[in-house]
Amino acid sequence: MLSVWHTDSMSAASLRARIRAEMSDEIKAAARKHLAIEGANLSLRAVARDLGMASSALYRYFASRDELLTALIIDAYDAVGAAAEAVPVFPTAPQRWVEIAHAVRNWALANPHEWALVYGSPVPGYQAPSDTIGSATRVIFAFARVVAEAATTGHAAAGSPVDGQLGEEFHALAELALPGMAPQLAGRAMAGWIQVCGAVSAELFGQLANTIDARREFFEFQMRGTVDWIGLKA
Amino acid sequence: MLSVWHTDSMSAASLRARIRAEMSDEIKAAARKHLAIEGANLSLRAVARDLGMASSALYRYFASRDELLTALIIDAYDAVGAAAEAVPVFPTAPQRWVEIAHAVRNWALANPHEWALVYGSPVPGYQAPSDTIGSATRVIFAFARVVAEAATTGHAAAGSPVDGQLGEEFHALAELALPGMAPQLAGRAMAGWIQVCGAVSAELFGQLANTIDARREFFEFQMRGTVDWIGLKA
DNA sequence: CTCCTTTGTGAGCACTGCTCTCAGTTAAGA
DNA sequence: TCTTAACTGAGAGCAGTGCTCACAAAGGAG
Repeated sequence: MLSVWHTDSMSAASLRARIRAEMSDEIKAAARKHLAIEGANLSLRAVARDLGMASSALYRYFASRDELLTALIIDAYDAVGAAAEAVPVFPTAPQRWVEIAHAVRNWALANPHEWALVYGSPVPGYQAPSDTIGSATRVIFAFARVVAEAATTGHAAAGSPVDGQLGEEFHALAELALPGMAPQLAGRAMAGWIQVCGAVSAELFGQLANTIDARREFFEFQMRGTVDWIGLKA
Repeated sequence: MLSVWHTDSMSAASLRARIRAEMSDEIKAAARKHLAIEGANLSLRAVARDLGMASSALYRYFASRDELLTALIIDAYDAVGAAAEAVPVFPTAPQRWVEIAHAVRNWALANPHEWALVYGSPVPGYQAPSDTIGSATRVIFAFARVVAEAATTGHAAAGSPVDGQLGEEFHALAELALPGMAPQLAGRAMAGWIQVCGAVSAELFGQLANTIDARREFFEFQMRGTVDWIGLKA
């Protein structure tokens, strides 16, 4: 739906297309800058002003403000995924989980508004186009890989099985991560990821104000609890 | 700062003041209705139109849009706190925690935009006035009471102590909940509350889309994990 | 070279939060 | 009781927003 210009039957990256892509990136960069300053209520006109162009020209690249935000969301998903993947492989599974979690938190602290865009409350009347879910899974897989490898090397507790529809959904998750993996372990991993997500959001969205100041230590405390509950062993 | 009309040295609830309070409530009710329909970007003019009054008249009651939102936030905190307090006392500590968590989740599912207002990403350039933190603690105390009582009746595991600044902050938390309570238990309770918060937000903000459909069962699964990790025993 | 798609412009529409001045009304003080 | 001051509402207006539309350059495709 977005492919106004089609690249088939012409040079794979025509000059026009490349310039267009660069312009797109410039717009996104400017938008990101504005996002970092004033928060989620991003002004297209301000972005256009920053780039020295008429606001209407911006609509040649993004059909609407929501579409620009969606592009930023996808980029943010990719960025946090990349941050998680860039973590070196630590010797034990619990360490790996905790270090990846720290990487995610560090990225969020460095890019709070982008984190809010992605994991905060949906901005307008909630859209979440399906384009995003591809990039969204990247960071989850970074965690899933840790648990899957721990499962194969016997460093993950099995835990009691889960039946019913939830059990089946856990099974489907397990098959995605590692065929033959215990479904309940996949379920605990998913819940663990949500704990990561929740801990970071709680800190960023002000839930710890006037309560916890030792933020990094508290996050570490929480993540240690998460790996314990998931059943990762050294 | 908000007390334009002072109630001292006159009848405690003068007619003017009461009418003003009623009008305030009407505005908030209309705003809540609009919030439920179109989400966080609440339009003062639309609210005023709904009430059949000029938009400028609304500023006699709330100095700005942010102040109206703050009032809604406080009400929402109170509402979720009330929902948590209304839960009947179940026989065991784990049950109590899980049932209160379900009450919180049910309230959030019934009032998703208000939940987003309170526990989602801060709307504008982040304000969070100190008026809110009083109401914010209400729901937390509902959970804290469960853990505190379990601690006194020997239904909560002690766990290994935490030192450093975080240990001191846990100690301060413990003193608030129950003087003499083990600091690390208070810390785990706080982390547990954040897990409740994170689980509800993850469901509401679309993190489970295309992954988990058995939402209630998954939430129960998560909460069972939370009480296990906190160390609550039947 | 001639088309024709693409890119950018500026005016304009409907909307927003907010301020200001200008009535009315109501409550308090002499 | 009358007067005065505080309160409440209305409307115009300002600066800003997202978005649309006709129009003008400009570049590649044939």
